[in-house]
Amino acid sequence: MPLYCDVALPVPLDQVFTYAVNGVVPVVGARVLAPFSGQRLMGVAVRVHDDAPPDGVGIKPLQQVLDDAALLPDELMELARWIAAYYVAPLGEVLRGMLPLSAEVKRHFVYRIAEAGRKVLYDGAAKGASRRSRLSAEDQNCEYAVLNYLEDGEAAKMSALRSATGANKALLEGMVRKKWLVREAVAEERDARRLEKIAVLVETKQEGAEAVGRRLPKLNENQLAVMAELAAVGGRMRVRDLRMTLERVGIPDSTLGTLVKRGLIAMEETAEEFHFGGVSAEGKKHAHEHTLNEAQTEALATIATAIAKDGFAPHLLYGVTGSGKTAVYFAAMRRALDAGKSALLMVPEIGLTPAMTGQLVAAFGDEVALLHSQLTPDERAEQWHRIRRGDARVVVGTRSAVFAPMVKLGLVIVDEEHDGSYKQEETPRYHGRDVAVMRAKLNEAVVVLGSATPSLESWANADKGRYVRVEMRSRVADRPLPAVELVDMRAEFRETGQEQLFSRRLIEETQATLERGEQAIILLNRRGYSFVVMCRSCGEKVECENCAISMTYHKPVTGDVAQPGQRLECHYCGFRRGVPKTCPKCGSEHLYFLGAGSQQGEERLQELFPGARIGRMDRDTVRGRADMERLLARLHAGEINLLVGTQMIAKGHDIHGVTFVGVVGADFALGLPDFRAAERVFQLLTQVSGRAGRGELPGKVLVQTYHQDHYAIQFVAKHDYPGFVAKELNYRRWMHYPPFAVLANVVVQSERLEEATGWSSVLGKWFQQTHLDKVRVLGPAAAPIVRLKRIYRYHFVLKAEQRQALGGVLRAMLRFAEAQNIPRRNLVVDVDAVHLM
DNA sequence: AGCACGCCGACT
DNA sequence: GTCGGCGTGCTC
Repeated sequence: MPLYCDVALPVPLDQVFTYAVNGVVPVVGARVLAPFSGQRLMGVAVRVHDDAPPDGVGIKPLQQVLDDAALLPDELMELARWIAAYYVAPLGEVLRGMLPLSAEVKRHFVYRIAEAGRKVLYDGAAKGASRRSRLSAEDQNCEYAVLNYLEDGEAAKMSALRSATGANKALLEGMVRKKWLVREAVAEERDARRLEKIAVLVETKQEGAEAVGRRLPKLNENQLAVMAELAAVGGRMRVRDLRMTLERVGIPDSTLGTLVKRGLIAMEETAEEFHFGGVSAEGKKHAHEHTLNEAQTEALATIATAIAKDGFAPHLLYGVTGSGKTAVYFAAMRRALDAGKSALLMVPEIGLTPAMTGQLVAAFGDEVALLHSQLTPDERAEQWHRIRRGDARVVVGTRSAVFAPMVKLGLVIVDEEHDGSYKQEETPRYHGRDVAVMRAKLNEAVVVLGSATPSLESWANADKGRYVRVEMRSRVADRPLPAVELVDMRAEFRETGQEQLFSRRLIEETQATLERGEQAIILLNRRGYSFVVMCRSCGEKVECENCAISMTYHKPVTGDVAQPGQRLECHYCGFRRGVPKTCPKCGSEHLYFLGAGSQQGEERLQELFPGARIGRMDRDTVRGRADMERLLARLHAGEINLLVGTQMIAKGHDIHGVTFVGVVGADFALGLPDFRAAERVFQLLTQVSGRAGRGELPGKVLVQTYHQDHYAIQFVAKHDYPGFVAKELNYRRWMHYPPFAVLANVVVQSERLEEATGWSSVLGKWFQQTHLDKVRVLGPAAAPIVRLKRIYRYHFVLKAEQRQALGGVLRAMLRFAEAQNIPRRNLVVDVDAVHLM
C-alpha cells in the first residue's frame, strides 16, 4: 500500500502538498479532504507514491477520501496539468475551476469546551458573574449558557449554539480567544442534488385501491379522491403536481398529510429532474440538414468525415455573417450523436444569445445540458453529474464548459472563436478556445473554431496547415452582404462647422429606414451619458477614487435596470459618486461633459426622430437573460424600430427587419496603444455590419470615422477579411507580435506605490542581469491603468519566439521573486494576454 | 488565500 | 490584566 499522496489544494502556491495515506488510498483524480494550516480543504489527489518526503516537512494524514473512483477522468487531469504548466498557474487553482462541486462539501466550524472553559464554568458558578469583564451581564450569561451547553464535551455548530443560547459569532470567537472554547474546522460531504418529494401509493400486497378502501371504510370522500387520483397515474406522483391537482378540485392540502399519517401514502425523495428555466422549445425551428445550402453542406461534409474517422482534427470554420454557421454546428453535433459520441458547444455568453438556447432544446431535447455563470452551485453540480453519467450528450456553455466531464467526447465547437470573453481574466488565466483545442487533442476529438472574423492566431494556424480551413463566403439564400458607406467625420466637421454626434448622412439614412417601416440599429460603443467630466479651468478630469480612470456620467433615467439616478460611475471598479457642482481639484464651477455614450445617443435620437420607437441595449438596460429576451422580443415584434446600444448589439442576433446599421465612434479604439486595436475594430465593425439585411430586404451600413484611410476601416467597407488579415499579419510579423511571437504580461501590483515600483525595479534588474537571449523583456513601465481598485500596477511584457523559453523565464522569475520575498499574489502572470491592461 | 501568532495600544 | 487591531509568515 502506498504511503503518501500528493494533493493539489486551491491555494495560490505553485506546489502540491504531501499527505500520509490514512487507511483508504485515494485514486488519482479523486477528491480528498486535507488538514491545511488550521483549515480543512478539499483538494484533488494527483499522485500516490512511496517517496519519503524531505526532512523537516511535517506530514499530516489525509482526513478523508471523498470519491472511490476518479471524479475527474484521466484526460481532464492531464488537461489540468497542461493548463498549470502553460499558464504558469497553481495546479490546485486550475482543478478548483474544473470541479463545480464546491456545493457538495460544506465547510463550517464547530466549537468544543476547553479546559479553561470548564474551570470558568465551575469557579464562575460559585462566584457569580465577574465584575472585571467588560462584557455586559447579558453577554456573560450567554457565555455561561454556551459553556453549560457544551459541558458534555460534544462539539456543536454555531447554528446550534445560536438557537440554544442566543450566542453570536463575535461572542463565540471571544470565548475562543480566552481559550474557553476550541474551534475546529469541519468539512463534510453532502448530496448537492436537489431533492423532490414523490407521493407513492402504498399497496398492501395484491390489494388495489378499492381493497384498501374496504379495509379502511373510514376514508372520507376527499381522501378517497386523493387515493383515486394517485392510483390513476400509476401510484406515483410528484407532490408538487399532486398539490396542484388537489387545489384545482378544492381538496384541502391537509388531506394528503392525513393519508401519509395513516400509512396509505408514502413520501419518497428522489433527485429532482432537470428542467429548463424559461426556455420553451415551442415554435422554434429545428435546424434540419436538408435546408443547408451548398457551402453549408460542404462544410458539414468536411467536419462529418473527420468525426467518422476518429482522432484529433482541428478546423477553422470561416463563414461570413449570415452564412449560417449555427445550422452547420447543429448538423455536426447531430452527426456526432449519431456516431455514438457527445458534443460540446462553446459560446461567448449564453445570456446574450437566447435564441440559440431555444433552438438547442428544440433540436436535442433533454440531451442538452447548459453550463453558464448564472447557475447556482447546486444547479451546476447537477448538470455536471448529468454530463458525467452520460445523460446529457450535448453540452452548451461558456468558457468553463470546456471542462465538462463529457463521456466519449467526439466534437468540440467554439462559436465566435475570436471573442475576447473566452479569456479568463483571473487565475488561471486560460483561453477557452486554446484549451478547447487541447481538450480535443487529449480526447482525440474533432474541434471546430467558427467565426466571421477569426482571430489572427487561428487564421495563421490554418495558413500553416495545422487547422483545416473551411469557408462559407456567401450568405444563406444568396442574400447580399450589406453595402458599407464611410462618412469622414473630419470632412463633416469642416462642412458643418460643428462637432456632431450623428452625421447628416446617418440621420438621412435612419430617417429613410424608419419611413420605409424597417428597423435600424446604431452602435455607440460606450455606456453612460458622457464618458469624461472635465474642468475648463484646470483641465483635470474627474477620476475614480480607486482607479486612474475617468468617471462616466450617467443621467437619471428610470428605464435602466441598474440603479437609476444622477451619478458618476467608474466602469472598472463600480465606484459611484454624485455629480460635483465644482471641480474637485480647483473648485471652479466650469465643469463640462465630453464624449457621448449610448444613453446620450438614445436621447439625441429621440430628439431627432420623435416618432421612432427607440430601444437601448447596453449593460445598464440588459443585465440578465430575461432583460435580453424581453428586448429581443420587442424588436422581433416590431415594437422597437430604432435600437441604440454598445457592442452587445453586435452579438449574433438575427433580427430580420433590420436593414440599416449605423456606427458611431467605434473607431476611436484605433488610436489606442494596443497592437490588437486594428483587429478588434475590424471584428466589431464586421460583426455589427452583419446585423443588417438578414431578412428578405438588403441591408446598408454606415460607418462614421475619423480614420477613413486606415486599412481596418477600408477592409471593413469591402467586406474583405482575408485582405485585412493578410495586411495585419504582415504588421505583426514585422513587429514580432502574436501570432509570430508568444507574449506574456507580468503585472507587479500592490496597494502601496513604493512596493509596486520597488518590486518591479528589483525584477527589472534581474531580467537584465539574467541575460536572456531567447526572451525580450519590455519594462518595467506603469501599466496602462496604473491604479485599479486601489492597487498600483507596473508591468513587463515578455516576448519570445518559443513558448518553452517564455515559460522557463516566467518560472525562473517566480522563483527569484519568492527568494526576494515578493508575495506571489502581488505578481500576475498572464500568458497570451489579450489585454495588456 | 486564509489562518495563527505575536506585538502593541487602549481600556478597566 | 484583558481585548481587539493589524502586520508577518507559513501552510504537507
